[in-house]
Amino acid sequence: MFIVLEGWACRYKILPNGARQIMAFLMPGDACDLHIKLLAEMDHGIQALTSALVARVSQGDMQALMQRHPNIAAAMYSAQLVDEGIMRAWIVSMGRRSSIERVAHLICELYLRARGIGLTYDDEFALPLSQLVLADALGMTAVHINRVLKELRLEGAMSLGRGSVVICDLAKLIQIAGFDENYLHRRLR
Amino acid sequence: MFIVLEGWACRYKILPNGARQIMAFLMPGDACDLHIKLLAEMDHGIQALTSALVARVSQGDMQALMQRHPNIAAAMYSAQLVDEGIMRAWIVSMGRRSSIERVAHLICELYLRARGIGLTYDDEFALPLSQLVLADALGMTAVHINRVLKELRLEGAMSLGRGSVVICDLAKLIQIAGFDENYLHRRLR
DNA sequence: TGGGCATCATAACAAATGGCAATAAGCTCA
DNA sequence: TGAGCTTATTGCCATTTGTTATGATGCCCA
Repeated sequence: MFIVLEGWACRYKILPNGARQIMAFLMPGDACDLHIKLLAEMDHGIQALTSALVARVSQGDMQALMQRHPNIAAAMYSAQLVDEGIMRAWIVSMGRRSSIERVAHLICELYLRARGIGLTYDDEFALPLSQLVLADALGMTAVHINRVLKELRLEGAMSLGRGSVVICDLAKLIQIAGFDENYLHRRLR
Repeated sequence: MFIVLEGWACRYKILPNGARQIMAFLMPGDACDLHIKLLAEMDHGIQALTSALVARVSQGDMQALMQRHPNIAAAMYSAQLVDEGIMRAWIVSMGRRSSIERVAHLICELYLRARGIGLTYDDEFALPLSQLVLADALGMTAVHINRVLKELRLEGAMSLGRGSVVICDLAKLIQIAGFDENYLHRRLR
């Protein structure tokens, strides 16, 4: 089992036609591969998106830790629930939100997650992901996400540039996204 | 905690604009609401799609059962992994598959799951879901799914009518879908 | 320092999908 | 059985998004 300590990673799948879909972003504090051993075969990959620092915890150590400290076990379980909630939110985004709503929603999610781990400075946070990566996460093309980012900038909601996001008007961004923060189990403001 | 014994249900979310997105289908044998108590608030709903028979198991009974029978605990855990795999597959479908590929992929998934619980007859199985429901699961409109179903019928891959699906050419359906069965932990054929 | 890359930005056009409308078909219930 | 409803089917047009191409910008490293 692995835990990201610094940097960004993602879960992704490459389809037969070569397209990539990113299914999750992993930020510092996120764990992955809990289940690799149990899966007959892994149907997707995990990849670092920046240089990253990762901790490896053996299955045995993990189990011992969780038995000795029930609150750690509870935290792992809770993190698991949050991850599922995020996946469900992504399904909703992909299915029923327009491209601008999708982008806004993802930025809301990432901003909150970054804030939860102390990675924001006021209304700004580092987002070292290329537009291509964002496109592959949101099920759109790099060209189109560029159009959408321009629109969000012109509307004064947010702007992304040189590896960091500035949230210009959080309320507007939330409203565009139709963002409902409950699923992250964290509070906005 | 609830277990579906007969019929179909779904997890869904209604967005501010009134659109519905279905995030999962629940078939006989599927459990849900394991986590309702732990979530501050539920950010989505669960709904029966046909008349259904459901068993309720109290949290206490469940824990006792899982402690007494580790193989049941393992089965629950494994089912959980499959559910996550399905969610990831849905994200991939919504993000990077065309509408016809998405429909084919969902039908492959449902056919396999139905077969796993003995609900198929040869290459046919009951699918008592309206095209509107399928559309809300696949992130498309009912009109468009109708066009796609017609195309799949004309191609001789499958046909859906009167509440049941006939798989005319499984290999072709799998090929259209780009279906990779690993994630269900079951084998095709 | 400057060549070579990756990324970003934008335009013009093409394709996929949505929206609306009209009709047909099937189902439920009095 | 037939009225009234939901669901399915189809056509036409609008909109969103993808595709391809081109140039600009910035960055890394020889």
